[in-house]
Amino acid sequence: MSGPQASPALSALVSAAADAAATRSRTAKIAALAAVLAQVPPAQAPVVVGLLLGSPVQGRLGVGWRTVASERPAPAAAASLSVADVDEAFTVLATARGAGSAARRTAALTDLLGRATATEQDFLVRVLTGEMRTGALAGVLTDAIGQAAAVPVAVVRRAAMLSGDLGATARAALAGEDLARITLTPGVPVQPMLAASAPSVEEAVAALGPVSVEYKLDGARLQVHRVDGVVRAYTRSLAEVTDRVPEVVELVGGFPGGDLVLDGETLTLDADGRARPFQDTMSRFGGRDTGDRPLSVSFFDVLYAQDRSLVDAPLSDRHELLQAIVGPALIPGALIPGGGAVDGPAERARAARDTFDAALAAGHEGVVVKALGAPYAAGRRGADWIKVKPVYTFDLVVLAVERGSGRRTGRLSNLHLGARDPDGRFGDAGGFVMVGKTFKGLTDDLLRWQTEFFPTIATGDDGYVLTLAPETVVEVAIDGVQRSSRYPGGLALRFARVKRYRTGADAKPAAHADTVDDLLQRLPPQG
DNA sequence: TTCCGACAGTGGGGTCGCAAT
DNA sequence: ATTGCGACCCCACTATCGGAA
Repeated sequence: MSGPQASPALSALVSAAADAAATRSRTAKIAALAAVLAQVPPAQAPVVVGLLLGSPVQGRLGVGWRTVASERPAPAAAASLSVADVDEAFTVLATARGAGSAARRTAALTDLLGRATATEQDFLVRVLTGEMRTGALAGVLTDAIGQAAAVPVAVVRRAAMLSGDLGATARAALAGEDLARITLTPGVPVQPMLAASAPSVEEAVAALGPVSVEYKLDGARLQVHRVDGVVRAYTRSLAEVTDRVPEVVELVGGFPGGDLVLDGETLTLDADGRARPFQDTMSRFGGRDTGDRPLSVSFFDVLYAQDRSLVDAPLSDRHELLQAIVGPALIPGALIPGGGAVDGPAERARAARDTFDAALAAGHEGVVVKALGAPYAAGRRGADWIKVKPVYTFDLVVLAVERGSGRRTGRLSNLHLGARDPDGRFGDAGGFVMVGKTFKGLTDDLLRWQTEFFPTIATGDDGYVLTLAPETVVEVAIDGVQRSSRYPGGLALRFARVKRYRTGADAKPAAHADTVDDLLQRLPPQG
């Protein structure tokens, strides 16, 4: 029978995932996944974890929703696939390159799915599209790994965050290695610490005591490692982007001291030092061409220096060290003490507000307020860092609504939003121009209401989208407006979410909705 | 008993590279 | 040269579970 080195049957994984999906109880999900993980040979753990997370170890496979929708052969009658079989097929997908690669990928995919049973096909399609819908991703799986290996979950979590790799952590745990010995290591990217959010700097400051208030730059997160003088850079999701940021490599290469791990943000600036729109940063950062348009970088944290990990040191200590290392590349901000007689709540709030105003005046997104006593909580969105950004609201008209998917199946979900175009400058669309969509901010009550109401004012239905008489006004919050080639007005909403419907006591007629010009005032200077 | 931290899910905007057309 | 797909940068918000208070 199957020895310890044999590859687990795919069907065992599929049925564990089905068990996890079938219950809402997290402890039951954990138990279901732990049971199957306990049977996995340690060497296969990264592959298994990759499958359960819907992010295979091979990385980008070049197969997405569209491809799997068109390539579904008849399922096999009986289960025969092992985890290793799937892993091999995924490697073929991942390594197909050049002319004819699409055909070779299609062939490999068809072959794999043809050897899978119907339930295995469903599982593999979810893996390939990254939509597991088991209610058990990294958080729950971390608990399951701890349970399967009889290791405290806190130890597993810390190892996973500091190694940036849950699969490797699972392998080590199942192999009986001492996870407590895993520490932050220069050259090994670590899960970045994230920030919660608050509506105002006053609230953020009140929640934290002594704080650092730092500019929030509208660029891409960058984690930079220097090992024996060699510099590498990683994104927030830990993808390596060293070759895209030569200016950062050069800058960090010149910093004093030995091995380093720094946390910061990169973006493009105007000639006069003003922040460029995020789209411009991505145009440079997202591609291979590093020609003109230099990237600027600012650092706000140091996780390793002077031959030791600093993740457990308070932010105040890390700041002191950071300042000495990066000098002018330090992110702008202010330190605001707390607790003393001379720095009452009103003074502290005013100082924080000043920094917030200065950040906006310089074209930045807002601020991040950070507790000075807090350690670097890798991979956590804790309460020790709180971001504050301005929010703008507009009254827009619902032009159409899409049918929802997943847990929103059977509900009308995603709204098409229009701004008023009284002069018909942007085409003849009944006096309104579509400027974006949103599905956010909708409670179950609101989803139920709009599912009942919108069909009563529908003017068309293509099976997916109901077009509506433009008469329902909804108050939408956004972070800003960006230029768009998709929408006829040349602008699109950024991070739109519903605040409330302007119906009933709040009623507002569509004729009084906000206009394209109202939105255009929020479009940043394009330079 | 109530509260709240952490998680998963549901999708939004744009950008690029790449292969096919 | 253009188009469509996939990957990935930014992201908000609600519902839910289960441990903390």
